Amino acid sequence: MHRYRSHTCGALRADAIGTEVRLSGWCHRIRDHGGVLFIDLRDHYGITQVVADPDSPAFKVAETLRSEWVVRIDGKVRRRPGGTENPELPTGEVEVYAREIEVLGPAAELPMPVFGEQEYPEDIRLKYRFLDLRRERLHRNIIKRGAIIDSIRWRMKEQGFFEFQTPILTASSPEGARDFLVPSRLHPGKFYALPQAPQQFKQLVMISGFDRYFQIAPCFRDEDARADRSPGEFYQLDLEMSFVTQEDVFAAVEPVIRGVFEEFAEGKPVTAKFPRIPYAEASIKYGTDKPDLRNPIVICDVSEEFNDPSVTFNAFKNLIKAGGIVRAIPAPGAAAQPRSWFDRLNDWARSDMGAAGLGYIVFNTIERETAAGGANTARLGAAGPIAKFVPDNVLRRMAEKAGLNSGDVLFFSAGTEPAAAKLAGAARTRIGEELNLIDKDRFEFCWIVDFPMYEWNEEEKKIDFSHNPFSMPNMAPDAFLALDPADRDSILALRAIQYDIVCNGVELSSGAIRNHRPDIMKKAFAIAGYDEAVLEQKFGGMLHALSLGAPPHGGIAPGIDRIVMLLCGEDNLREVVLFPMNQRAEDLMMGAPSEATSKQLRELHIRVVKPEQG
RNA sequence: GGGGGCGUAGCUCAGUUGGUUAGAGCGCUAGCCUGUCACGCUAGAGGUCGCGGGUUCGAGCCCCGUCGCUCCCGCCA
Repeated sequence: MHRYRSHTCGALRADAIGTEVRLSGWCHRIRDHGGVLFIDLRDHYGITQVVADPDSPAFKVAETLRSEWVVRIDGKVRRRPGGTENPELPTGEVEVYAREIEVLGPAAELPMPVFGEQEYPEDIRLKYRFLDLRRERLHRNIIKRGAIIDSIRWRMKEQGFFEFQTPILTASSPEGARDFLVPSRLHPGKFYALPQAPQQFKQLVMISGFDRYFQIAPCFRDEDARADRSPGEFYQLDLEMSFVTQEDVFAAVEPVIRGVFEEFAEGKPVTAKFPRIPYAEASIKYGTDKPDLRNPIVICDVSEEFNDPSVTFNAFKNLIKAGGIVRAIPAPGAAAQPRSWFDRLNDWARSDMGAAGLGYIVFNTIERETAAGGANTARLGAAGPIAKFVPDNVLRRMAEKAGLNSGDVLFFSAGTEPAAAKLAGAARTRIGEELNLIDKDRFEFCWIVDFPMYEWNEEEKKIDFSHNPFSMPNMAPDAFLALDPADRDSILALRAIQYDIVCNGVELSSGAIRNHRPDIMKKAFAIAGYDEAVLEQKFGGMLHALSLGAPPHGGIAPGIDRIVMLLCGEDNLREVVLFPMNQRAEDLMMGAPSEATSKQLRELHIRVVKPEQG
């Protein structure tokens, strides 16, 4: 018999009754009835009930066992007595009557029990991650993560992609985030950077003629964490294709993503064909470039309506005169909400969003009647602090624009375009949640397309790249090369061939058709105010490669951790990462980061200068 | 860098208007219990109320500061 086990703790069924078996695992739960003692023995595969009574030679040892001790148990499989079967367990028909117990690894008192569904503070969970990982939910998430990555791999390979491994120790890349630096021993004063993404490498793979690249790629960024943004490191499904248009990338990626989601969504519906929403449209309708399409609320612009001469609401009129806008957020059925609900939303807008407020009009009745002549008339009953400043005909226009029904409420977000859109987007999310309009049990995807190539940096009064500087501008090359850098309007109106995949309000990935022409690249950087020397110094190698026969190419890089997070139904990446860091980018279990020894620092030619206290 | 929330037993939490000796459940220790599967029953141990200062006759509770965790903004595909 094997030293540790003949079966796993999830293996035994009725057909094993009568056989001698050997199991090893953790004492999940022990129930001592004095005369008879039950041990739920747990391993990766499941739980099997072990029984010992005073007739068993193992009884004495069994009485000393405690939670989470690791033991080996020899015994005979027997059918549980009638009426004591446990239908909750796959092994619930049988039990093992213990003949011999060997303690393989005793456990001290646990800082955090493994058994049960109790929640624990993050720092304790992270410090004792190995205990947390024994628990069912995290254990299942990590296994699911592996299965998802397997599925992604075969789906990619099936589409003719090859997996490559790119360097971890490399040079700084142009993603725009802060780099993690690694000091060089051989080159005093010089540093490697960990890749923020294998962006340049995958483009070089295309220039090398490999045609279809992918990698489950570790990426490193020294930026502050969020619930959906791991500190330090994360994984991307990084992919790149040669001789492709945006359509080709969509056609390659969408089936992989949809397929993976359908495979692991446990029956929840997945968008059949991802709709494409231009960036500008998403900004108006959803107030964000990562809309949650499970939320049925659609924002509309009502600047024109509020600017109507018959409207006397000057707070908005003045804003519009100063170049601002007004967005309307419909809240279906919200007329039934108490006054305090509206006040709370208004308080939220003021305190959390730093807005002047969230005005609203309650549309109590909107009755459309077809008059004898065939013309539509409608009776309106509107209420709320703003209603009296807006005449009926304008109210009617707003109601129609926003698609309102009787009993709906229209909230208003006013201000500069970005601020008003952002508040409207946040209000849309909040109202959708409060009114319970969001069906959590589905995966709603979309592509966001037509991102602006540049944006105006108000602080520095200059034009910046708005996203990835390596994207191809969506303009005929000759026209682009002829652009006047001073023609700010044309430049800010320019789109890049760049796209995002969004699912349930989570940005899953972003990609682009790359700029593979050095002349266009130089022009693109010149528009953003980089002279050729800077470009040459920072991306000289890349430029050179592009000048020696580069195929048109493009790709995308969906975030693995976020995909797994969505499919596990979690709202924090830590629940799907094996050994995550805390929000301050510390590994509480391993004690990272830690100080280096003076010998290490000497070898690296590094002197540490700590920030002054206070 | 900024804002919000939280911090009381190993863990999850309660703690009234500032008032005697700070409680419960789980866990732990001991005892009892022969069919449980969140077993049950009895008893016990376990506390610098995050830390420091202040107000007060008296502070877990009020004030100031500080530290830690977390969520968000900034930042970041």
